[in-house]
Amino acid sequence: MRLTHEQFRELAAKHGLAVTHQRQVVYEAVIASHGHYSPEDIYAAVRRRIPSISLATVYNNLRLFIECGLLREVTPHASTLRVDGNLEPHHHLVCSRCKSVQDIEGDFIDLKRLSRQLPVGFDLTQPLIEVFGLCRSCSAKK
Amino acid sequence: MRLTHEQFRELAAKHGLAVTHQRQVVYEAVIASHGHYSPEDIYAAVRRRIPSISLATVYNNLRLFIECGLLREVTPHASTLRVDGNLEPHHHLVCSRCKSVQDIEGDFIDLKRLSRQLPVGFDLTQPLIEVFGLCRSCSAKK
DNA sequence: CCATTATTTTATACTGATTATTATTCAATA
DNA sequence: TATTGAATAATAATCAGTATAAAATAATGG
Repeated sequence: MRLTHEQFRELAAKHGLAVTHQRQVVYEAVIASHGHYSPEDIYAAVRRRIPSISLATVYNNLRLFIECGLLREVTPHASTLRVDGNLEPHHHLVCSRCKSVQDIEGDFIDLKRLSRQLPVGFDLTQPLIEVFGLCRSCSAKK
Repeated sequence: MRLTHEQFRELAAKHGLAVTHQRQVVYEAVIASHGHYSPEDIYAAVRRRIPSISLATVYNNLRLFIECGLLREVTPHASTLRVDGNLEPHHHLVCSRCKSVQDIEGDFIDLKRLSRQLPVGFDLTQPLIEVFGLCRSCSAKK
């Protein structure tokens, strides 16, 4: 999937972003990668079309795209290790803004339906779930 | 909550770990922190009881505890940024071992129950869910 | 309880991911 | 087309985490 210059121009305008060649190519590389690749991977892909591009530009634009909601982050936790000593079954509420984690109880997963959707071989020993959103103080600020 | 030496000795024996003072104090610091603190935070807490402890020891023991299942990791993604250009509503299956992410469709969340459990002020604009387990190839290896 | 062996700890160097800085280039707008 | 503010490139700096090797400590068998 390759966007025309016009299509990307519209997309950028909608989100208040300047249209640059680098920006378009980075965005297209993410879309073409079909999700879940690292900035280094995307950098490598983009360099095939813009050999002079800088890794920092890739990072800058990925951050920007995430902030405007053009992309969604798949690694939405704090950037450092966190551990939990509570081994009782429970789930987590994670704030997409401040990365705070709180526990949530309750039986809101339909395990039967979930199992039906699981790909073959996926081992769901203990269905640990994380739900993302905005915590109280972050949604107040917004 | 402070474990007696005896209690910790049992816990360690059960998981095949040698009993050291450092190990006990690190574990207790995690439990006392009631989850969700960073290794640096835990290091700071432990230093109040063992000023000579090394940060590497904290990391070593946290990793070890996670591996034996004494603690659970709350940041279970790849250590680098991942983004997703698919903005359609969908959820993720994450492999706790290799950190791979795959999409999963389906309506397996009981939103009514979930909302009932949400703390006041938590903004669940788009209920994005991640389900953790072992992917096919990792569960085969095990 | 003592000696031996395996594991753990410490100190420090190192790697890899990401961000900051700054000079230069480019896009938007009049 | 000229101006101005934003974006890019190059590179240095930072930060989290890991590797290494020597010293200390725990487990084990007598």
